[in-house]
Amino acid sequence: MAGEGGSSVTMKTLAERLGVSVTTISNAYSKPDRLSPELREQILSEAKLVGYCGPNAAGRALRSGKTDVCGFLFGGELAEAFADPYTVAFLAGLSETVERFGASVLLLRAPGDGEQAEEQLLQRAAIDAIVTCSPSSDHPGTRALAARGVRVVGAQDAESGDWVTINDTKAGRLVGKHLAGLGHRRIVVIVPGFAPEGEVVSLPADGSGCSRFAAERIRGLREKLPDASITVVCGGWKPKPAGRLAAAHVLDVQDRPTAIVALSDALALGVWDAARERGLTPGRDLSIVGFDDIPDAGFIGLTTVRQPITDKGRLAGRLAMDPDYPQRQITLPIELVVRSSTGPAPKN
Amino acid sequence: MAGEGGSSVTMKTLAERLGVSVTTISNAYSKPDRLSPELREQILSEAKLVGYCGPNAAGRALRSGKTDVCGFLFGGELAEAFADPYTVAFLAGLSETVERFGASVLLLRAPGDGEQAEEQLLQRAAIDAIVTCSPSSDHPGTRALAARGVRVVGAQDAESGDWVTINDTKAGRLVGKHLAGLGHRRIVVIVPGFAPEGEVVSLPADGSGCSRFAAERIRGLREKLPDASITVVCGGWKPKPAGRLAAAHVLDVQDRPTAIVALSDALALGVWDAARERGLTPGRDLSIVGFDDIPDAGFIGLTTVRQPITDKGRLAGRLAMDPDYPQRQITLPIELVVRSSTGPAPKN
DNA sequence: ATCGTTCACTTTAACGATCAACTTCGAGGT
DNA sequence: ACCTCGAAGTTGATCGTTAAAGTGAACGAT
Repeated sequence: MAGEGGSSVTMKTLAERLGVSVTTISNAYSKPDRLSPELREQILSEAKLVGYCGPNAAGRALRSGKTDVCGFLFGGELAEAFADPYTVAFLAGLSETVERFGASVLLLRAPGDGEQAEEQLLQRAAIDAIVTCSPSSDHPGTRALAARGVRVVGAQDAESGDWVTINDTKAGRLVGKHLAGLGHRRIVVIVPGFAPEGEVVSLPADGSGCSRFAAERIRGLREKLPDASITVVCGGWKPKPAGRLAAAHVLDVQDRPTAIVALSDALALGVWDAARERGLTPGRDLSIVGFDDIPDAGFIGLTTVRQPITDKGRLAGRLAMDPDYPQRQITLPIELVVRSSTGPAPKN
Repeated sequence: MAGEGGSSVTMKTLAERLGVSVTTISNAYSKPDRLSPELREQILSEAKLVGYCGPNAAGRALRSGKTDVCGFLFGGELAEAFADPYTVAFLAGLSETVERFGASVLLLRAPGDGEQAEEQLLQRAAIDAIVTCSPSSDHPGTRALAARGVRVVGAQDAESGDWVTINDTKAGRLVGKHLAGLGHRRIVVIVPGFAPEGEVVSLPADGSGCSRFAAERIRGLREKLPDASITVVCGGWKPKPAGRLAAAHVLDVQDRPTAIVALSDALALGVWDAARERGLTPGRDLSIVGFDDIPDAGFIGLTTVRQPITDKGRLAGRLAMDPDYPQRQITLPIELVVRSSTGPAPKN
């Protein structure tokens, strides 16, 4: 009937058929109280008849500057985002709120250095606001967005602007205190980050060279473990393999650590595998601690620092969609959940 | 420096500052070979200087009709999509491919009957293509999109157009044959679908009243179990609770079934819980079968019909982004994975 | 009778970019 | 000297919508 490929029924079509102005058609959709109910009804039924399905998004966005889309920025391939339970839980909360505000979520990838194509994709995104999940909200691409008038909400590592985070130093302290109490003195911290494929990189133990949140957790940890030997290593971005690789690297030496602190549960899962592969029982031969408290953590008995992940997503969505929400910088509560993966340091 | 809230540096700004035409600026971004490299360099550096960050998405989309966005349509609240491992795995594949085509994924919710607001959101979405995950691609909203020129790819229950699916009848047969061989004759099928909150609905055993894919699986099942008593029930959309509720309903009667077939692993997980709550050991006292083979299925030992979920997402993305891909209707291979959740029917 | 208002629309002018069709200029072939 | 051709730009129209300002009629208040 109507169109075949790309039908071009526009407001103009309707306006001509009904003998009214285009603005009136527009109002029928966007400002129903500006025209008589009868006319509006007539317009809507004519629309159905000719197969007009509402204002064109591009035209609307161009003129009004609103897109009803909230971006979600992830610092890696999107496929990885879905492989990470933390991110999935966050997205659940985010999309719930965004949906409630009558908007949709656009998944975007943060461009790495020199990734032209990705950079363009991010800059060209038609969005009203963006929530940055793993990369810092001080990322250069993000700055450009902010300059363009896009509201930016950081959900990790934000230094300025709007954010929803946890107190990472405190999180580190919780773990430090717990491990100190169990007598651990040889500790390895595994952080997410860049490492050449298949290699493990050692980093300064003061947390420099790590992302901000990592540095703060390490700081908190060291505060409560002043006389412990703490090493920081990194096995890459992809959490589970990175955790496994890094753990393998530090477990296959003479003075192996008595505890491994992985900066996310997803990393810790990889550590877990590495431990089991070596016949080490978590909690007895090797203590393992994670962060986040993803569902699997409870399942396998991983000691971790819980944060309300889905709530974080919900709040981030709120800040993104509602410019009038009063509290623009939110710190969420955290809590140490002790399970079977930690125990007294084995004597050697 | 440049703008404060919504800076308005456009191509025109650049054109005037450099004394060239707007089209040339446009070409510098979209068609680099249409101008001299030197001029292009000059334009890009001036852009950086004044804080111009690439063509505005809305303007571009309006004029060219391209958005570089692929929609993902889910038939329920998006938060639920993230709670369902099947959907998450599918999204991982989808976004991987879409990303490779230089586009992004927009998460959309399929409007239910009479959901005005949602309907508008879907119709107004600025997308080039859309992949329909749980709702049928014959959904009314989807038809409207197709009329607008949006490429539609069905990833379940598609009857026409482009799709990527499995052979659901065959899937049903695989399960039917397996259960027949184990001597099961009293079987309950749990389907996803609408049920009043907290209630369990009985449906015709021929699969009518179910979604298409469910009807076909039931058909295949019955084919291999001609003399069995098969009952079909539904406990709602939210998989795990629905499975638990429906299973509870059919397990608390005198002649309880010896096998429960849940049409997704997520549903089966709920059945599992219901069984354990009643002291029934899956595989001994009650056989449980799922579909999909999500990661947790392997973990707990659920017998299921495996389908390559992530590949399905990848292919759906391919069809959505590449109109020239020759094969437009793809049936993926499936395979019965027998684990410990099924066993011989207990004699009674 | 006059004024101010409200109602229900219309008119005009963008929003930012891209496309199709031209121009200009110099190089190369015959 | 004449014609063709490609490279490198330009011009003008247009995509579909909405904001802002304007029109004319009806109505109540003064």
